[in-house]
Amino acid sequence: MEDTQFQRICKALADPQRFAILQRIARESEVACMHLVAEFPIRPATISHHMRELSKAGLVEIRKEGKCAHLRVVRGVLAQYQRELRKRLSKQEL
Amino acid sequence: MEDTQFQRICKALADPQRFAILQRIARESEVACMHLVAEFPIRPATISHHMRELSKAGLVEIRKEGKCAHLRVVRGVLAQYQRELRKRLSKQEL
DNA sequence: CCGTCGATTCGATGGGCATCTAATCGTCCG
DNA sequence: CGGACGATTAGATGCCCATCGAATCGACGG
Repeated sequence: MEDTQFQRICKALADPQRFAILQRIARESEVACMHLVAEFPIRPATISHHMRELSKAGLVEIRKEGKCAHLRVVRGVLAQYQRELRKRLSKQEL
Repeated sequence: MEDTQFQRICKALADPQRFAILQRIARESEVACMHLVAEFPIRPATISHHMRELSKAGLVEIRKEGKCAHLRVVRGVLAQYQRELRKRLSKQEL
């Protein structure tokens, strides 16, 4: 895995509020952005910011449908991250 | 896993320099602190700071031997973190 | 008991980032 | 077309934290 993507994922997971949002998205196969805005005590602008970070990290995909945006967790990237973490912190790494 | 510890781990992994140090420690069963100071372009004060964060997160243990400190990765906590990550980001989480 | 050395602590500083408001964009509906 | 609504962007602000230098601590060797 690319070093920059790995770091983006680490940072994306590091903010509690952003992680909570990710966790919320992960509970269903898809979540509408407006639901997040309704459920979290955070302004739309900030939600949008977090979505961009999660998207840049590859952790979520954004599907636009008319006015609405729908978020979806990319489970493959999540699995890749965990593999990379194990790899980098294993004893036999060169 | 405690929520605070989970967040501490996430944050501890998020800083690239600190992760590099953790990765370095993970390569051997134990690393002397002065080795880290020698190998990384970072002042002792900053290394000490990172060690405190990694320690608070439970990711490393510090063994003092005379003047020297020896760092060791706590692999169990690492495994716990990965399990927790999977659990929190799985679809069937309540 | 003093000097040295590894490590820690303290206080200051600078940069990054989460958050906000306001403005803008894009889409839908009348 | 024009208003409404969801989303994004831009710019400002305040906080957290990585980093540093200097001071201190603790252990060891003369």
